[in-house]
Amino acid sequence: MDKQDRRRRPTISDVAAAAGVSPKTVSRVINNEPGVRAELADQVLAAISKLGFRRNTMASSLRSGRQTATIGLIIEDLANPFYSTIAATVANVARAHDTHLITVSSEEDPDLEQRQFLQLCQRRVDGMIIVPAGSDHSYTRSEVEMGMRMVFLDRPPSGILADSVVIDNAAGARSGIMSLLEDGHRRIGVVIDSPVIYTARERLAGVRSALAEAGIPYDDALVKVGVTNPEEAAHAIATMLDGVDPPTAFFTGNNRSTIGAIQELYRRDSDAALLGFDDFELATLMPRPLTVIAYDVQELGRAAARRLFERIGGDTSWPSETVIPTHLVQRGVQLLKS
Amino acid sequence: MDKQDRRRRPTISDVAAAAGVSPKTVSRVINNEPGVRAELADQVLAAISKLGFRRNTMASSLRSGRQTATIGLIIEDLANPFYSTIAATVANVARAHDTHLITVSSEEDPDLEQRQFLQLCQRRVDGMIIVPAGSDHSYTRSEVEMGMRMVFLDRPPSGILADSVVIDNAAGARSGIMSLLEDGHRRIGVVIDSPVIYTARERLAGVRSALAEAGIPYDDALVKVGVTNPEEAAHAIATMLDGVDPPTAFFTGNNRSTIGAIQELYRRDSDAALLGFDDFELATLMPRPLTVIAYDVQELGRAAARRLFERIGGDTSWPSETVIPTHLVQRGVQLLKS
DNA sequence: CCGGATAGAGACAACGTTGTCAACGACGAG
DNA sequence: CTCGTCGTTGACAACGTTGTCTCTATCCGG
Repeated sequence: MDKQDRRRRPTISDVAAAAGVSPKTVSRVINNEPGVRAELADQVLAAISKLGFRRNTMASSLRSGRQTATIGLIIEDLANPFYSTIAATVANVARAHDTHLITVSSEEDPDLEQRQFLQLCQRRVDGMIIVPAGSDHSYTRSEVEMGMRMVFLDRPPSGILADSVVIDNAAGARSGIMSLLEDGHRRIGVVIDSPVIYTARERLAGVRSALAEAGIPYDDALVKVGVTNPEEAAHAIATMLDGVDPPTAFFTGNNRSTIGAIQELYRRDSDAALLGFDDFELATLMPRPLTVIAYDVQELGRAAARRLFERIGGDTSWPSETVIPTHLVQRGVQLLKS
Repeated sequence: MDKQDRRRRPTISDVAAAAGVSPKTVSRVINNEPGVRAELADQVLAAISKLGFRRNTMASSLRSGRQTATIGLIIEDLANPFYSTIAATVANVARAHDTHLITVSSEEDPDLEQRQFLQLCQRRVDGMIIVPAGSDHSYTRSEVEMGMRMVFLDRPPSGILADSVVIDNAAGARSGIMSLLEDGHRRIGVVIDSPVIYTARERLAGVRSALAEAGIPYDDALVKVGVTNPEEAAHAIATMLDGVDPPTAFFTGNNRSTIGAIQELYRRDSDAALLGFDDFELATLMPRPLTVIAYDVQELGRAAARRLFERIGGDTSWPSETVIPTHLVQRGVQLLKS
C-alpha cells in the first residue's frame, strides 16, 4: 500500500529550512507579525503549504503563556436535551471567541465532578462552566486563586464565591400554582425530585409560598418527593388519584415527571389539570392539555458563556448572579385544532 | 479584597525545591515510575498537595510525544437530539479511555467543517469522528498521512479511504415501505430531504426499490424532496392530501418531517398511515398511530468511538464500514390504553 | 561623506515536562 | 580488599514555539 508509515509532522524549523529563513521568521509570518519583507513572507507561505505545516497549538500556548483557547463544560448528562441545548449554545458563544469546548459529564456524582474539574485544570482551560452536582465547591478555591475562571449554571455554588446563572425557580413555581388556584383548584398534587437538589428545593418553596398565601394548608399526602423518572412520577400520580379526596390538579417539578404524569393522566382519561416545570420539544403534540413553566434554555447557556468570557477577558468585578425569568405557556395537541 | 492577584501556578521545579529533590524525581513520582525511595516520594507528595501542583498536560504531551488524550467530534448541530445522543455516547467511550472530547459544529457548512478539522489537527487531537457535511474529503489526506485517525459517522467519506459507521438506510426504508404495501396501500406519499444528502438519497433508493418490486409505478406527484423542517413537511402533506387521488399512506424521511406530518394529519383527523424514518423520544405520546424505522443511535456513536480507539491503539487494518441495522416499531399514544 | 535612526532578520533562551545517561553509595562475590 | 552490580538520584537536553535582544544593512539629515 502507499502508506508512508507515520510521516513526521513538519515543525517550524522544517519550514524555515525549506524557505531558507530562520525559525523566528516563520513564526513572524504565521502570527502576522510585522517586519517581514513581502517576498520572504511569500517564500515562507509557499513552504508552509508545500510541507502541510500546522502550528502546534500546545507548544505555542506553552511558550507564549497566552490562553489555551479552550473552555470546559461540566454537566450531568449530555444526552439530556436540556444539557445538550446548553452545550450547543455555549459552544456557539465559544466559537465566536475562537475557543474550543470540552464537555464532560459528571453523572450527578460529586466525586467525578471534582476529578473532571481537576483534569480540566491540568489542561489549563481558560475557564469552566459548571452545573454543580456536589454541594461543596470549596475544593475549587486554590484553582480560583491561581486564575481559573468559573461560572456556575442552573445551581449556585457553595463554599466559594463565583458567578452564577440560574432560573427563577421559586417565582416560576409560585406563579404557576397561583394560576391553578385562580382556576379554583384547592387540592394540588405535587411530584418533585429530592429537595437535596437546589432546583427542586426552590420550586417546592415556590409552591408552598403560593399555597400559604392562599391560606391552603400544606398536605403531606399530596406531596411526593424524590421522584427522578417518568415511571416514578406516573406511579405517584396514580397513588394520589386512587386516594381519598384526590387532587384536581398536579404540579410536576421537571419535564421527566411531566412526561410520566401525561402518560398516567391520559391512560385514565383524567381531566385533572397539569402544570409542569420545564417546557420540552414536543409539548405541543402531547395528547392532553397542560401548562408548562417555560424559560429560555438557550439564554441560560448564553448568559453563562458570556459571563465566562467577560471574566477571561479580564473582568474582575464582584461575582454576579443572573436570574433567568420564567413564564407560563399552554401546551397540548388540542391547541392545533382551534 | 483578599484577591492575591493571579498567583503563579507552581511547576515541577517549585515542587522539587519545596521537597528538596530534583525536578526529575518529582516527575518520577507523579508518573508512578519505579525507583524512588518511599520516604522521598512522600516528601514529594506532601509538597505537591501543599503547593496545589497540577501537572501541565500540554507540556507533558509536548515533551513526551505521547497522545494528547483528546479526540474531536465534528457534527452538524449539538442541539439536535440525534447528535447530542451521539456526542454523549462518544464522550462516554472516550472517558473509559481517559480521553477528553472536543465537540464542534459544522452547521452543515463544508467550509466550516474543513476549518474545524484543521483547527483540531493543530491541537493534535489523537483522532476525530466526523459527520461529513461536505462531499469531498480529500483535503484530509495529508493529515491522514501524518497520522491523524478519522472515523466517518452516519455518512461515508469521499475522496479518502477511511473507516465509517452508517445506518442501513436503504434496507430500512425498503422494509418499511414493503410493510405499507402488505397493508394494502398503493398510493404512498414521500416527504424527504434533498437527495444531495447521503441518507436522504439512500432512503429514497430504498423506497423506489420496494415500489419497483411491487410493480407500482413511481409517481413524481407523490414525492416531495428538499424538505428540511416540520413546517415544510406539513405543507407537503397538505398539498398531497388536497390533490386528486390522495395518498393513503405517507413516508417521511427523518424525524423532523415526521413531526410535521403528525401535526398535519392530526389537525385534519386524517387516518392515513404514517411511516417515519428515525425514532424519537416522545414518539410513544404522539396523538395518532405511526410506525417508525428505528435503530440504536447509541450503538452508532459507540461503534464509531470504538473503531477510533482501535485505530489510536495501533490498528492498521484495512478501513471498514460498519452498518447499523434498523427495525420497525409501532408508536403513538393509543398503545398506552391497550 | 558621516552619524544616527530604522527596518529586517536571526541567535538564543525559555515555557514545563520528561527521556537519556551519568554519578553515586551500598552491597556481595571472588 | 577490589571489582562489578544494583538501586537511587540528578544533570542535561529536548519537545515546538515565541519573547528578547542583537546584528546588519539601509536610509536620512546635515
